[in-house]
Amino acid sequence: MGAVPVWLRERRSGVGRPAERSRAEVTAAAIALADREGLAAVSMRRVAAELGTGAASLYRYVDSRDDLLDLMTDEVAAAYELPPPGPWLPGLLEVCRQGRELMRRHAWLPELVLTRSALGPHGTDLLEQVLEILAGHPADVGRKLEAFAVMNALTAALTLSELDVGARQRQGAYLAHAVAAGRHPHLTAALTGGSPVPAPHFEDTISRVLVGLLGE
Amino acid sequence: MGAVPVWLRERRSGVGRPAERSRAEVTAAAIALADREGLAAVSMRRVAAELGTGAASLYRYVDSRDDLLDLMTDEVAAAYELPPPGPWLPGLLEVCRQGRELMRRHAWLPELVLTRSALGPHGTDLLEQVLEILAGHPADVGRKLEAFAVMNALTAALTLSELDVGARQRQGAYLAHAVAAGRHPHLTAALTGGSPVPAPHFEDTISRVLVGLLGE
DNA sequence: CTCATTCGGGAACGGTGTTCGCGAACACCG
DNA sequence: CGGTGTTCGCGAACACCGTTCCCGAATGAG
Repeated sequence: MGAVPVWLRERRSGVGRPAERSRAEVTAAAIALADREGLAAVSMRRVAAELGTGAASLYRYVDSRDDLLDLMTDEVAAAYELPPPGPWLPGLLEVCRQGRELMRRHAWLPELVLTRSALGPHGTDLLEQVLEILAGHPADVGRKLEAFAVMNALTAALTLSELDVGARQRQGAYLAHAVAAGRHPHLTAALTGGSPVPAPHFEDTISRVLVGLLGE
Repeated sequence: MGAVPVWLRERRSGVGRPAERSRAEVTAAAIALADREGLAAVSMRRVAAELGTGAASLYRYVDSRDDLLDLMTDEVAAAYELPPPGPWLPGLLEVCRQGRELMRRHAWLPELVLTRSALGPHGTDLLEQVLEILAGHPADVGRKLEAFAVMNALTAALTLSELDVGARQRQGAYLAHAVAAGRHPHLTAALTGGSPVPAPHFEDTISRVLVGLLGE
């Protein structure tokens, strides 16, 4: 054990006292809690309380908190409704659009996707679909797998900065200070040039990146 | 306060007992500790012990642990040695190449860059340089700023997965299982097709993404 | 009914970030 | 020199945290 992911350490069954809950129930409770109060609130004690049980009991279903986080991520990935076959670019864009939607619905997701890229059953299904969308594409396997990774990471990173208004405010505060200090001419020109900075749209950005990666 | 970043909450001075340490010293101790034992080891108590002092003392230099993490990130960004003026693509590639090198030297950096994108003085200098490199480029300001964000996020994400061998192993273990189960034809074809999957190189990937984003 | 086996979970261990408050150390002022 | 205002250092405490131990309870099999 150690190099073996959560999903392979399934519950054996048969003899003994039957469990009162399931891994899915624990995962759902954790997701509900994270949706309501953020990732930081997902502690073993809080999740257990959500289920009306004790913290130690959770370790019957999960080896560690990190395992639970992986389960949460993969569980959400079950909600992808994959697009019908068609040209690859619109197909991948739709996947990204849905990913962004999932992350907006679960504001804790981007952080998990970025810091622990764990492929569970649903994540694997998604990868399979992406490979199917790219089936006719001439790029080699390595590049396709990389496109998948870049898609996910970029969607998460862009959605995260989109959601984290606190960070944007602090950033703005410091940039304003830097401009006022006067030692950053290009930055000053960029930030004071006429209208408020036009923000590129998510789909446009992802689209350009994908085209750059996989060709027209 | 709250929307005001660490760097603007500078130490006022003059009267009173002089401080025995400096913010820079605290930051350096935290970086040394993180380099040696990882980000998880950077607790207020451990950093304080590194300096031979008590945990509570650190709060004279920093408002919270998160502030300290931001200081660490920005401090490392001081090490960029910016390329001489020239065509924009090689210039940006050099910036990314150096970013990757910094992240390999400080394995805790990618996580911080991905989850808390805080621009401090050195990060702002870097942004200024990137804007200078792009000074002659016809793209509008929004797209240039976005290119900066994408560059950073992608460099961090790629370097992180490069460094995190544990995750790659677990991933491999589960993918092997999925292939064995037989319900993922494209995935199976991709993973069993001839030689080991050819991994695209970092600079090539970043280059394609930048060209997609900013044009040839 | 016995028994191996599993589950539930209170209690405890060794951590964590942060706050409180007090004594000490200094710069300035009279 | 003696206050005095102000800051610094930091032990102690608070409210948590993840995880492990261990024992009693529950169960299905024989």
